[in-house]
Amino acid sequence: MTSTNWLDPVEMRLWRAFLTSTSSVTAALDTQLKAATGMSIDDYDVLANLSEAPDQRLRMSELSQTVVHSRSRLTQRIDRLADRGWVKREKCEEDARGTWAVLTKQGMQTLAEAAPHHLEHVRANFIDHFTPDELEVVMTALERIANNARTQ
Amino acid sequence: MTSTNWLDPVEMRLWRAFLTSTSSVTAALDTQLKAATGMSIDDYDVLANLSEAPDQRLRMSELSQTVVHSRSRLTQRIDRLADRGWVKREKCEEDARGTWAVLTKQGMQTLAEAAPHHLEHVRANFIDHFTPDELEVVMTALERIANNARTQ
DNA sequence: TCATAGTAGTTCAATTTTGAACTAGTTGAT
DNA sequence: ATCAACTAGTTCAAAATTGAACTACTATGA
Repeated sequence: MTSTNWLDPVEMRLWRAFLTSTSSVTAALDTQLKAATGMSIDDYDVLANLSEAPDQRLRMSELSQTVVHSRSRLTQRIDRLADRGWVKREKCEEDARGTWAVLTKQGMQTLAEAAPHHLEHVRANFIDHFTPDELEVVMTALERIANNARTQ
Repeated sequence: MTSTNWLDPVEMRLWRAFLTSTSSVTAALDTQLKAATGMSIDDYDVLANLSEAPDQRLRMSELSQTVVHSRSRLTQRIDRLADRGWVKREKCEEDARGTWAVLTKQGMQTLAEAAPHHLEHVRANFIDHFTPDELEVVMTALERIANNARTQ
C-alpha cells in the first residue's frame, strides 16, 4: 500500500461493470422475489443454503460466512425467518455455546415453491446473457475472488 | 416464465460465485473505506460519479440510476453528504421540478485523498485476481448484464 | 385552455442493518 | 486446577433503507 496505483481504463470498466451489474441484478431479483413470495433475496439465500446442508442445518457462524452477513445481522434474519416458521433454532450438543439454524418442513416447502420462479429470473437477468465460453471464464474468475475473500 | 428451468451445476456455480464475490468484495472495501475516511462505498460511488460528470453535477434521477439507488435512498444519502459539506444541491433552471447534486470543492478534495488508498484495495481485493484475458472477457460479459438491467 | 396523466424529488413510518457491548462457554498455558 | 484469552451468539441503540404517499411541476391532447 505504498505508491499510487491508478486503475487503467479497462480495469476501471471492469470494476464499474462489477459494481453496477451486482447492484442491478440483485435489486431486480429482490423485487421479483418479494412480489412473488414476500421473502427477500437474502432470505432465499439463507433457506437455499440450509436446504443443501447435511440434515438441513448449519451453525450460525458458518451460515453467517456463507451468506456474508455480520453475526448480528444473521441473528436477526433468523429471528424473522423463525417467526415465519421457515427456520428454527436448535441447541448444539458438541459445543454449548453454539446454535444450529435448521430449515423446517414448512421452510423447505416454501423454498421449493419459490425456486422455479426465482431461478427463471436468475436466468433472465443473469445466466442467459453469457455465452458458454464466457460462463466458464467468468465462473472461474469469480470463484477465485470469492475464495480469496473467504480466506481473509 | 412457463416450464421449470433449473440451473445446471455450472450455471449454479456461476450464480453462487457472483453472489458471494459481490458481497464479500464490497463488504471488505466498505470496511476499509470507512476505517480510512469515514465514508461508505456507496458514498464513494456517488462522489466518484459526480467528479466525472460535466461541471461535477448530475440530476438526482440520473445519479440514482447510475448508483442503483431508489429515489428516497439517494435523497437521504445526498442529505448526509451535504451535511458533511461534500455535496450541495442546486435548483435546476431547465426544469423547475429538478435538482442538481453538485460535488463541492471540499468533496472533490476528500475524494482525491480517498482515491489512491481505495483503489489499492480495489486492486488487492478484485482486479489483481484476473489474468489479462479474463479481465477482458469478464468486463464484456458484466457490461452486457449491467446494460440489460439498465434498460428494463 | 383546461384537464389528465406523467415525472422529479421529498417525506415519513416501518423495517433492516450496523457495530459495540454483553453473556456464556471453551481452550490452552502454566 | 486456574486464569487469561478466545469463540459463539445475542442484545441494544443509532443509522440506513424501504416503499408508499405526498407536493410540485411539465407534457399531452381534445
